[in-house]
Amino acid sequence: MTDEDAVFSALGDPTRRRLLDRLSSDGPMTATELAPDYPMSRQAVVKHLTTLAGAGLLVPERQGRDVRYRVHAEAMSEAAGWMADITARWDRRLAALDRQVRSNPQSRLDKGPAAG
Amino acid sequence: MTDEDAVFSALGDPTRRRLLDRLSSDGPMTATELAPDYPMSRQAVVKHLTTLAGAGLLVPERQGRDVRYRVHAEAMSEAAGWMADITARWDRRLAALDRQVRSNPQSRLDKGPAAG
DNA sequence: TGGTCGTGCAACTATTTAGTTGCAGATTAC
DNA sequence: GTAATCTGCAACTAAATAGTTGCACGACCA
Repeated sequence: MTDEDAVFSALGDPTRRRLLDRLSSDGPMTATELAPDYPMSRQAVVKHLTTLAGAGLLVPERQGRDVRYRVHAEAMSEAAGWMADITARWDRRLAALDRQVRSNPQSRLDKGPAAG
Repeated sequence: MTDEDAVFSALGDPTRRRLLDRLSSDGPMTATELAPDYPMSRQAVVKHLTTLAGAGLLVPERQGRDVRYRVHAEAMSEAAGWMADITARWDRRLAALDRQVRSNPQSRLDKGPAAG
């Protein structure tokens, strides 16, 4: 399923965006491996990874006593789809707005229903 | 300039995404006009609008005693650009990951440096 | 079997954030 | 001029979040 709110909220934190970037470029890693590169404890990193996993963006994979977090391709694609969608919607609306302003430059300065 | 952190953080809140959607579809509005449609006070809405404006996504425009918040096309395009960028990056990495997994299906289950 | 290492749980603190209310000051309308 | 209406500031509360530490349990290795 992957819930839009959870995804955008997860993406709202800069540390989590960095983590996601890292894992999508370097492949699956454990919290213990990641932690030294961040100015926080392993547990703090674990919490961020758990949040990302909760949003469906990562999948924890157990290997013996280790747990590697892997980017979840499907969820990432879905999230990317939302972003593209939102972007397109903005573009359309902005284009419409632009046309509107060009064709009637005064309209935005109107103060009332043309009281004449 | 418009700072990426501020934008993603602003987008992290569902109320703010709704506000942005609304303003980009219905055009500029005041906090007082918007507030009745949200389960919160005018002041709470003002705070959200201020946050969005702080991220550069909205521009407040004074008209007499009213202040209408207008979607800031340029900043929105820039943000859309980031999103498209991130999306593309994910896509590339995910594609690479996919290729890797297909060409060497065992690799992710390997537990050591290929002792065999 | 005992030592080492990694994960996971829990309790706790501090900061940020979402929300509230009350009120002052400016502007418009009558 | 006065009343109504809107913004903007400030103080405050409550809840969520980012971070910490300590410890127990399970897995690996010698």
